[in-house]
Amino acid sequence: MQTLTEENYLKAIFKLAQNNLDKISATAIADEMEVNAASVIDMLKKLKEKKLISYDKKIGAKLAPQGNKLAINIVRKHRLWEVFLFEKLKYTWDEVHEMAEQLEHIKNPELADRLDKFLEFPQFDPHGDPIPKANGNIPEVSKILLADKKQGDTCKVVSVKDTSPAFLKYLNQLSIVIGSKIYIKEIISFDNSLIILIDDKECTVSEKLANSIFVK
Amino acid sequence: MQTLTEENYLKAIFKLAQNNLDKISATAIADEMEVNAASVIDMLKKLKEKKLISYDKKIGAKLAPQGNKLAINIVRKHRLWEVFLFEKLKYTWDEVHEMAEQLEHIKNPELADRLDKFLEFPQFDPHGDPIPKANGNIPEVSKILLADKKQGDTCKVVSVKDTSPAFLKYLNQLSIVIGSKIYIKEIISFDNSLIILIDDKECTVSEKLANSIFVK
DNA sequence: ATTTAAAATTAGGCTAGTCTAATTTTTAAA
DNA sequence: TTTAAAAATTAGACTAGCCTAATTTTAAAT
Ligand SMILES: [Mn+2]
Ligand SMILES: [Mn+2]
Ligand SMILES: [Mn+2]
Ligand SMILES: [Mn+2]
Repeated sequence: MQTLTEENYLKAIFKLAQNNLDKISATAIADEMEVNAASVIDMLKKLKEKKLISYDKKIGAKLAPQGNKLAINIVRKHRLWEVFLFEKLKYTWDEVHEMAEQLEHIKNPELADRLDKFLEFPQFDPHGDPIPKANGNIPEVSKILLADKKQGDTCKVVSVKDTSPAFLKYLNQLSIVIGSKIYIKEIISFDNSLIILIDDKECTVSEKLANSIFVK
Repeated sequence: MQTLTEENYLKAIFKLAQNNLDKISATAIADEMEVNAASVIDMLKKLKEKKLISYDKKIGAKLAPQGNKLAINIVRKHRLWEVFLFEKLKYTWDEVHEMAEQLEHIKNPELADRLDKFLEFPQFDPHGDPIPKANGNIPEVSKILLADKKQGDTCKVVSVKDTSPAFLKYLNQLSIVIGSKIYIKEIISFDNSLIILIDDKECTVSEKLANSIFVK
């Protein structure tokens, strides 16, 4: 049985692994989890001891099969709970992440599957992230950023890269939601800000914002 | 903000207070929480420091207004989550308590009210315990035990005193559920065991069982 | 090949919550 | 009232996770 903290480390390593970096270093984990690198080293030893990861300073941290399975289940629960909070309890997409951070640690072997069934097997969470299947498969999703698109392109918002309330509330303000149609009217070469039409309503957004939205 | 552990102590004190004992001693709390009395003394100091309780060895522990409010909210969340698990996720009544022990600590100011609304304002949890209202009021329920009834009496199961899986599974086996009609055919004077009709089906149960079921 | 910077690691210390093993009160019984 | 049991408390120690402040190792840049 893992502690809540161990689960959070596994999840962080899993998340970093998605970015296909050449290695997952202790400092990268420290940065992701907002803890000190010394704390990370301690925990990496512990997780290695439990055979949930491998770790070597040259190679970095890697999830072992058991650790990977655990991490995927945590992500699955996190995203299912987010759907629950959003769909059933009517929280907004900027409110659900914080609670899901707590709910993902609720222990019960059947919980994920029961929630999944109750929610009628949702494919994506409120931020557009794919929900791992019971067998561990994770549907592929677009990794194209709005910032990768060119002037004149039209695309559709599929997910957000950042789930901070500050960012999501700004998107609310701009009426950008999952599924919004975006037409790129102009890219300002000075600072790469974009003049776009969001479902036909014009507005200007920064390059930073365009780097935080995935589209297809 | 309280830690999960502090919340569990407040809840234990709240629970003991329901039994109208003359005082809530450190040992009673230790017994309820299955920890050592030395640990309890440490925590009582801390909770007193935070003005959540009063404590004096002669008078015992008492919830201060703020501590009482917190305790009721935890109980409210516990019971609402039990309803959710039972009604929506189709867990059995012997499975819900353990998960609710975890879920009751999920932090969000609106959570209890949103769950309450989603569940359509249930009055009782799957064990027949009353769910505190948003304002803190707790509906009164029968405190009459099956063991208090006499030969020839007919009554109805309103709640169970014990939520251990072992007990609840035994009740499943006997087909005793909340609402079951029980007729007391005979009380054996030798050991106070009871021959009863449960919704017209005859069986024999121990005094211990009769002391664990509330009826009206 | 040096020098410098970043990353990894170790050492030591802190808090929360737990324990065991005394010790001191308090209460109850003889 | 003396004695014995129960309850309360203190002292000291342990673990998990975290930190800061070195120190060591590795990688990069001159
Ligand atoms: Mn999230
Ligand atoms: Mn999400
Ligand atoms: Mn319960
Ligand atoms: Mn209950």
